[in-house]
Amino acid sequence: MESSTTHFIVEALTRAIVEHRLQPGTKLAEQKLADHFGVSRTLVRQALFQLTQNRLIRMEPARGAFVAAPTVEEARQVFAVRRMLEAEMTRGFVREITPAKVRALREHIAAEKAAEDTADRNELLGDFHVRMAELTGNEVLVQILRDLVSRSSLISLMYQREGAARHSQEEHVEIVKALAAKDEDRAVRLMQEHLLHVEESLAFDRKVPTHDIALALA
Amino acid sequence: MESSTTHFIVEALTRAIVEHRLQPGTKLAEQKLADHFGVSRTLVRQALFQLTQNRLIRMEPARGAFVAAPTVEEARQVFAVRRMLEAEMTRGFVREITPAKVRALREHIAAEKAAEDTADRNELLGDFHVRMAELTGNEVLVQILRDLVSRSSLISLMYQREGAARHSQEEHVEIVKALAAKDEDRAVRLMQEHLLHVEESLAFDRKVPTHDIALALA
DNA sequence: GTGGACCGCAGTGTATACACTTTTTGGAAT
DNA sequence: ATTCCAAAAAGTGTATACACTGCGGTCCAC
Repeated sequence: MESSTTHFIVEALTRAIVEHRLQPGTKLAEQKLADHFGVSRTLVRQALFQLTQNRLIRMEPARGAFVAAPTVEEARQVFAVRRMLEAEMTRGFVREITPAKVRALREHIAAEKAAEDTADRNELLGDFHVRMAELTGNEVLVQILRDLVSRSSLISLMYQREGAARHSQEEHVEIVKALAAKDEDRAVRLMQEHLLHVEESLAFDRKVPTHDIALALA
Repeated sequence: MESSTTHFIVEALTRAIVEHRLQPGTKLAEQKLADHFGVSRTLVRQALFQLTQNRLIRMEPARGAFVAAPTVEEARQVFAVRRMLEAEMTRGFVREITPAKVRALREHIAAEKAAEDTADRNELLGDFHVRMAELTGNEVLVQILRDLVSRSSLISLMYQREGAARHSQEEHVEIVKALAAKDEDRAVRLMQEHLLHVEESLAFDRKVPTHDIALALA
């Protein structure tokens, strides 16, 4: 490795899942993917295994791979970890802030605003958090956060109420303001509240189609 | 999947690496591993790919797999993330503490003490942190922390000074005391300081054999 | 003796083959 | 029409085959 063919397949599937072109529960048949990408099952399987690791898909013995359908419990845990991690990330961010970093975040926010009513919007809202991690220069953090944000995206698809998280964008603006003002405590608090709001905007009580039903509908 | 054969190989290799029976830089030839485990290269490769994901090994195109040799930079980043994550984990731990949890941690500490001069000692010291995560009941957190602790173990092997981290065990005791007293701020501070001490006990300036040199010596 | 091209070996990268399991389908009995 | 069973189809799990790359050694030129 790193056979970049496998990497390509992983990226393609990740995007498809995160951008909701593949619904939770959808079966990912190896041969079909292999045909689609023009490779053998070998490479597809490698890609699927990688996706299993960051929980974007689930594999059942002898049954195959399915786009993950996070449970309520798992969803809560993902957000709990994000709050832990991102609160402290925000604190560290303020402590080593530079004008260039603020500028980068403002640019991202502008992109978010520009994508207001497009399909990319949700993806960009998640990327804001990854972008912050990238600006800290901590690759380990970036990697972890990228996975968590991807999973959050799946969670949103399953549980998000219509029109909820509409305020995410505004909250990003407020957070960046606090960062720019080097108001550490406020920035941290805003970030925590922001993540809480996102979690609260989820309808965990909603009847989610079971795995098999979702499959049947596909 | 989850072909438990692959899982077995992953576990075996992980233990071997974390317990330092396999040195950083060691080449992991696929056929040799396959012979050793009595399976085909297919399963070995699956296992190696998984280990690549949590950075315990590194794979170079057409050259093979090697036990990872974290750089100084990577080491610092791993500890930075651990401080972020574990500080907040500790805070959450205090808020939902129960006598049973305290007991579990005390038992772990007893095990640490019992293994004072054995080879298992370092492993147990790392497990303390994973154990705490497990007691929070957040599986997502457990998974992430397990990976970070594993990587820390590799880092220790490469950079730890002799006799350093001798105080880890005592610091664990102090942390548990603060937890039991529900002294949130103190517990968090102790945990942060503890992780800082561990990082400081590393000799980052030490001349570490480069990857290839280590290979040559093996 | 030293440097460089060439050849062979060992090992990785991908595809394919085959065994086994699950799912689907078709039909017979009720 | 419905249920049940069997057989075929489809799909996964593992092993093997084969092509290709990188490395080491040998031989030759100088």
